[in-house]
Amino acid sequence: MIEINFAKIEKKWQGKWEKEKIFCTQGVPSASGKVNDNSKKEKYYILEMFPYPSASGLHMGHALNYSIGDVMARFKRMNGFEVLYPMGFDALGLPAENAAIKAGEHPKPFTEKAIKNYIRQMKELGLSYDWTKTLATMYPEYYRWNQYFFLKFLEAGLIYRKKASVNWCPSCNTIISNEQAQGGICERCDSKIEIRQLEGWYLKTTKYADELLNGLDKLDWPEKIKAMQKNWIGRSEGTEIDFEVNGVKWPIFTTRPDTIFGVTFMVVSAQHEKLMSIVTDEQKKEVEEFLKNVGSVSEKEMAELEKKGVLTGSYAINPVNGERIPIYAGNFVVADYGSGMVMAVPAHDHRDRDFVRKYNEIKIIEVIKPSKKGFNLELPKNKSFDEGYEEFVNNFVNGKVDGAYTGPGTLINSGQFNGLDNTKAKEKITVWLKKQGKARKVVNYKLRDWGFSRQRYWGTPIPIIRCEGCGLVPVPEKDLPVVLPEKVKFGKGNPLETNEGWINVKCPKCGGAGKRETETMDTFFDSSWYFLRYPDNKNEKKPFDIKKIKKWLPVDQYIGGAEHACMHLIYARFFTKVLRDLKFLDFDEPFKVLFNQGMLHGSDGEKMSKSKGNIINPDEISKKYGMDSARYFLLSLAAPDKPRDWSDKGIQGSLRFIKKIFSISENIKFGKSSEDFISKLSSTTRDVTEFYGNFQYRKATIKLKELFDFLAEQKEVSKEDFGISLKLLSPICPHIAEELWEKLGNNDFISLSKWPKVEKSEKKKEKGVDLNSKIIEDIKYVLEKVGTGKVVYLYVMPFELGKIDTGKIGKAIGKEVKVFAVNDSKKFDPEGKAKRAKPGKVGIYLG
RNA sequence: GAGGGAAUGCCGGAGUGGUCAAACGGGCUAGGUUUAGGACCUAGUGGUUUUUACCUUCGGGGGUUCGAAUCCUCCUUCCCUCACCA
Repeated sequence: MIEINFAKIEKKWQGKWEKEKIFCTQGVPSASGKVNDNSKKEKYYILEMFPYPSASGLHMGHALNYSIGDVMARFKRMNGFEVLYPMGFDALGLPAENAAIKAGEHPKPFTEKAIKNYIRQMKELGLSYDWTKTLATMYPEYYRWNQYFFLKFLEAGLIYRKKASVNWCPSCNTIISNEQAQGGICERCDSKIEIRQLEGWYLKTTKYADELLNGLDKLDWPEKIKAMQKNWIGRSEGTEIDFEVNGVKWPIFTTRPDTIFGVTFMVVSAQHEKLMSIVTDEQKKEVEEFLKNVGSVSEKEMAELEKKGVLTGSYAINPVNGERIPIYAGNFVVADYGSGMVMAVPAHDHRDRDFVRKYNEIKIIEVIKPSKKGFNLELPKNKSFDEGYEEFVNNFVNGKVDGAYTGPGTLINSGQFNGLDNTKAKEKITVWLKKQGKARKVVNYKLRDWGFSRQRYWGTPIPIIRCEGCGLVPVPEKDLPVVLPEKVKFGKGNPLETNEGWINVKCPKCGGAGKRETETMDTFFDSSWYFLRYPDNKNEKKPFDIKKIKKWLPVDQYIGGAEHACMHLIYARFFTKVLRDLKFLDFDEPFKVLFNQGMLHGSDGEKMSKSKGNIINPDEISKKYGMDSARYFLLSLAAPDKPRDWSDKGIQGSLRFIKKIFSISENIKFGKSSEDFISKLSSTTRDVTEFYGNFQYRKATIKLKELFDFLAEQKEVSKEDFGISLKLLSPICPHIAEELWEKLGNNDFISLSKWPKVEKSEKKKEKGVDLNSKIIEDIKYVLEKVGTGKVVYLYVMPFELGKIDTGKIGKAIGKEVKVFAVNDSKKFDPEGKAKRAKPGKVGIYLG
């Protein structure tokens, strides 16, 4: 049995690739002085979402992700494209800061070590990145442009400050993320979280909500991701109705203006900034007590909470009938959606009804009589629909049903609108109120403005100086970058506040004493434009040169996980649109095509994670089986967009396959290929080319397997054809393909060789000739069994109709022959013999 | 609650109107080879059997069609994402 020294082969080729700079775009000289001439090629920009460099290094899941992109990059390169395939690191961020502190190190060297390790591992995976184009967000050379864009956005009025609710830990004296504040308890010190209103920096993402939504239609993205973004942006059309609260107008957003006569109470969000202003003195104590127990600001937490509320003591006036409606403060209303207060209709909304069950002093008014059509509740099973329906409606309008009806119906108890269909009533009531100036049609979005400031150290400093006289003063462009100071103390609060020397600066406006903003940017700011930086990653004058952007952008193929559907992918689209409006770019969508890879699970079928101990380390796998076996195995497991389980046994099969290829190359006689092999090779080339092109790698591995199995049976094969077979294999198994390519006597790189030509369809040999003689045989058989008839009726597949030669058949059997297509409605077929017909076999009736 | 996806042998999964169900891999069984193990090679792996054949089967029910794993419809189960957005 062959023993292959994978480590040696892999090292050899990885070294050669790097030395000769063969994966670099135009203009990068290699060790031997050669420069790739790509000047006449079409560009192809392929990109994987850049990783956050974790100290534990890459695991097999990363290997899968990057192999998916690498295969495409290699395939495109061989197909004559100038490929830009870069890799960088999302180096800043909370996880790195926390991990470093835990390890007792400063985040900078800590992250640098991790990056170094990532790069080593990526090279060992055989990934064909252009390392001359790399970047890491932790260096001022990169993040100064975050600051630059911040200033530009600020100038354009897209950045502002506002107060928002945050989780505050009184003992740690800092803001806590939702993840760390589960159950309203601080993860670090177990003290109770308070909700505080704090000011922060916001980007007006909502300004682009409509465009972000509409732009989705143009994108070649998985439908799933588009749907997720659509939900996230969450456009909903409704009516804004003014209720009077303490003599002040308070607009309320609703999608159900048709139920306005059924409003029996209002609920204002417990997190609403104006809440205390409407709380009466008698209720103050109770509300304060209530607020203490609301828990965290996490919406997930909110969703799990029991609906609770407390009276504020204030009343709202219903504009349609002047009724006084009590206002509650509730834990289930979202503060920054609509106006933070909702009108509650317990008869026709589940949430409102749930609330009422606990506070039974609230009355319920039914204002919609359910209609039969579209009735959306379950009726008793032992009754007919009509009976059950009658009974339900009777009970419902009389207030005897404990539940909300949310389906369609006609209005009752609604003044002059009684008897109207409720969908029509929405419009009519809105118009009626609009005439009185009390309502208007509005569009609301779930998408919020993006709060991007963090009270953390390991991020881009926000370039602002606070001056007592001048207020918030932007750092002038010429003073950028504001470099993150290295000397800080980690522990309580924001580390940046511990470096006095850094904080105290002169105000750029008045020259007086100023202090630096100590908040840093969310790392999603970094990742919102990094794809624009790769093509011009060393530019010290500008974030990027427009000529290079014009050549390379937008990204032709973006690859990454579905977990980024709502955050990163929306922010990146938002940035692109803003930069377009600020005349930095002339396109408005960054990623034309998006591919979501599936997740790699451990052999236990669970998500790979340290705590489960099911992480597969590529270093070990490479040692045992060779990187190419691993790549082949990962890609052969399932379609790339489906999840798959790692299996130690499974990879053995791939190793066997690789060994087989080696043994073929050693044992086969080079000479002339057989006809069969030439035909097999050409059909494989056709299929594999198609499969690589649309990410159906799994199918490509199957075809390759068939090809080499077939090759193993051949007595001899031409060197050229063996070379072609290797080319087809090379995107998945680049190292061994290079090795065997060289053994074949080539002295160039298979990675840069031309992709084999696809022969146009050599369809299977025509069967038409055989069909007629087969029919004759069948007819003779039937004649013998059944007896005689004057006319022979044949029923054939529609697509075979043209192949039937009635003259020839008639002559052979000496009878009249009539042919019908099996789907011919006018055919003569008294015994249903058409059913007997199959492709290649006719139905026969003797009449 | 909303949206998306899925259900095929022992397992992972091909097949998305006919000529073709179960490719390809794993596992298992038998045989060969081997000092042994591993590796490798061959055959088998829904049922019947007269084995170049016939039947059964693609989560369940109904439908469209000459013909359905494939299209439509209802149901069941599972996975993912978002989730009290008024």
